[in-house]
Amino acid sequence: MTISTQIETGRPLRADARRNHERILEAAREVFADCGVDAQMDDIARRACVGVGTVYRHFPTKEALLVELVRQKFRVFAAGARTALERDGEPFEVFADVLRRNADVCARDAAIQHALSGVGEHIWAQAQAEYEQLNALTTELIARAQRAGAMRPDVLATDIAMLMCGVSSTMTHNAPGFDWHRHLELVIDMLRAR
Amino acid sequence: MTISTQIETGRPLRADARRNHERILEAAREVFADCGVDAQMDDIARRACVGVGTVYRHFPTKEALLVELVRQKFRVFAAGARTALERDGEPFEVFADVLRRNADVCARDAAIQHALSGVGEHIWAQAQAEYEQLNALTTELIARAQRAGAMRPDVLATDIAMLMCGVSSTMTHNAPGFDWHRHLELVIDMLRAR
DNA sequence: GACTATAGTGAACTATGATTCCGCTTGTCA
DNA sequence: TGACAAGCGGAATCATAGTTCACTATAGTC
Repeated sequence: MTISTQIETGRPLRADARRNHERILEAAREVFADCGVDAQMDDIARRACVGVGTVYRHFPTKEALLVELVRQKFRVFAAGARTALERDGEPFEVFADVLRRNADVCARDAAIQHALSGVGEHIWAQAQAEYEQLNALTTELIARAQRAGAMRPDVLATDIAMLMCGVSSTMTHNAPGFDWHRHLELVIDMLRAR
Repeated sequence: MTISTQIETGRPLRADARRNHERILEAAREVFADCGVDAQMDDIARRACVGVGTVYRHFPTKEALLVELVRQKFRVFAAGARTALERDGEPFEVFADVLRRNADVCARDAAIQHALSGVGEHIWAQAQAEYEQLNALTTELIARAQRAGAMRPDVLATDIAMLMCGVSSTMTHNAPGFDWHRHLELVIDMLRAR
């Protein structure tokens, strides 16, 4: 029985288990960032100073671990969007800042890059709930900017998601002249109302 | 010694070898399209009605096979761009049609999708020459549209490449509401001069 | 301090799929 | 048509990396 199943049954985790759970997630983030998504479970275990068995006690498969990381990241994005909605300021600029911040996060996280690049569909699929939450918030941010007349009226939240998939997928291959910072600014500007 | 090395030495291929070379590429295209890039070499061999050994005689590794497919596709794109440059008509529309046509090709080719999604960097890297050729032609197409005042003046060829990476990467994951046709039209429209 | 359920360990197991290799077949050419 | 180099076939091999499991350690509790 993995610990995640146990969490669902409600029994509280032992202190060391709670500590390791965090440690493993943290290690996974780091290792994936360094070696990409096909980093090995053994590496993650080593980095977390834990046996592989322990990793498997907490996450039944490598994919489950990846999914958890992606979920967390979507939650981070959602939190950023919520903060932005509370802030006042020119709605389009607020929105643009959210995009910039999210792109920066993606640049440092191979797990999310993998989910966004077409290859990780099934992972994305398992983060549905979090994605939809994020999508709702994005819709709201967009609506504001559109109401203010600052954003093209035909942009949907899915367009933003798809554009970010693109930006993120160009981060990993460094073909000559590929500068995602510059490209992102172009994309942002293209979203402005004419 | 693989046949590709032999081609380099100049000796002509035996008739059956020439036939099989084509057959294998064709089969690879089909199998990759059906099963994605992690289709198996055995499957490709079977589809080509050939032993695995033969596949390996023609392409030393699976990656080499993938690279060849990507190269070919870049050449197809380049050919399309050349035709477009000869056509007369409103330059922006000519350009937009090239994008639409290329996107359609991508939608049916897992190898190119893989290369474009960040995961296949190294494959992309081995198709440098073809990519650069394509890039030069894209630059010319863009320049025309910009001279005609129909396209944003700050768009570079790499932006187009990056946008297409994005569109292509969204083709594979079918998250709810992801409609790449619609999205592509938005992207095209965003490229118009204001 | 003893007891026990919970958690951790890592060597061994397994599955998968790429690649090799060698005996056999076939195109080519004199 | 015979010789032989070029090609082919596919079972066997190898490598990789995810996953398991029998055993040990330890947090929590009385």
